[in-house]
Amino acid sequence: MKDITPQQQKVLDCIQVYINKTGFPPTRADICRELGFKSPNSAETHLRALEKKGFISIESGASRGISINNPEINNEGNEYPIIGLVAAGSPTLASENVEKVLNCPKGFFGSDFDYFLRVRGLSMKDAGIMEDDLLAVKKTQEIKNGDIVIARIEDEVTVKYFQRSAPNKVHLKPANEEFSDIEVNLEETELYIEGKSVGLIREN
Amino acid sequence: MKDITPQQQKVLDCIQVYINKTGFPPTRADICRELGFKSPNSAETHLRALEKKGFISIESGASRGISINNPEINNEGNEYPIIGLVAAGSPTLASENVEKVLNCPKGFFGSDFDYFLRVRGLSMKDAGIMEDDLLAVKKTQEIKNGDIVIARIEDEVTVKYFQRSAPNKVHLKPANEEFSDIEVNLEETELYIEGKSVGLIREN
DNA sequence: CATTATACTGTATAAATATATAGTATATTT
DNA sequence: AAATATACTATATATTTATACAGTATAATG
Repeated sequence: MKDITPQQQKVLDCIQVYINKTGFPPTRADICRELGFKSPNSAETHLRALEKKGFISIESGASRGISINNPEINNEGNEYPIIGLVAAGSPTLASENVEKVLNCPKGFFGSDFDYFLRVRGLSMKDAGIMEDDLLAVKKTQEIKNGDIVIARIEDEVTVKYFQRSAPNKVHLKPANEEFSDIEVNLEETELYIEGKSVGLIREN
Repeated sequence: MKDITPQQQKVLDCIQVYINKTGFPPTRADICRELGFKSPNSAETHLRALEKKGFISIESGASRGISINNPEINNEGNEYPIIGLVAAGSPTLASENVEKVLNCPKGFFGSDFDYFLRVRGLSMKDAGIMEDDLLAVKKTQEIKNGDIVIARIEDEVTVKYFQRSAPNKVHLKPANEEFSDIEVNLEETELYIEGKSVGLIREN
């Protein structure tokens, strides 16, 4: 799939929005109306460019014969479990911990992820993470300083900013003045990183 | 929704299959070809019957202007536009404002919604709404005190808590000490509520 | 028994639509 | 310097398409 230009992206979005709104694709004239073009050929040439680059298919001769080529039609495997953040113990995927499952498109947060974690407490309030929010958690050990991690110290699970201050020292920083830093000396205390946050969902 | 006849069901199925296959609805002639009719009017009368019974909608004058009315079964993804919060002017769905579109299951936030709004500024920081977050916005005028609304005062659009303090007085409250309340006297100033927030997505 | 809904064929046509052709202009690549 | 891609306007037209009108026939409804 070749590069799309900003203008072609606009046309592609316009088609998607039109289909979303009406249930059927737009005509050349419809696209002109939406985007302010004055000639149907403006739409036509953009459509031909989008077709050439593989973003859409055009059925020749048919009216409104535009279809968007969705490469990730893979609708399978996008049920993700919601896991309650239990103060003690690892947030395992064992079914007793699964609140419910949520349907979510793959790559919704740019990155892959493994489960949703239901947030308890306000220790990450200033990072915009509130009680009952759902954190999209990716199980990984690739952690950079500043990442929001799901960390387990012995049997306690928390969500915090990750900061490695020395080879054997890690700071787990809350985003709330009322909570204090946790300083972990890796030689004394066992720290396990369950994963990191790659996104957030809040249901009002 | 009235009863559907077997023949009308066949036509309805044919439309759905055609859309699944091609990405756009069939013409009368297409339906005739699929079902072996010899006159376009055969399709036409079935379509009119299906429309009358509420199974489909037909956009008059438009080619292929058929859309199927079954929002419930659709647990597949839907495309929602992401609209940039422009300081001035209404956040319209006009395509020039559409940043991109996001696939999101219907009823993802419990409630229906119409578009995503890209948040600018930190005026709702203490409500956990941060810069660049996506607010799921439902276009509605049914607002309760305490709702997070997308409000337009003359030409300025903001996200705030809504509080009606008197029949003609509305307070728009930020969730950040550094910002101050906006008091709107409805007799003097025009206040338009674009909608309310029903959910939030953050992409890290 | 008249009326209405269903289920078709067959023909005609105005309007909708895709699409070609002829231009203009700018930026990028070869 | 020439070729190519992008990004448009403007006009024309053959084809596609919705849709009306004229029939035929059967079953259900009141």
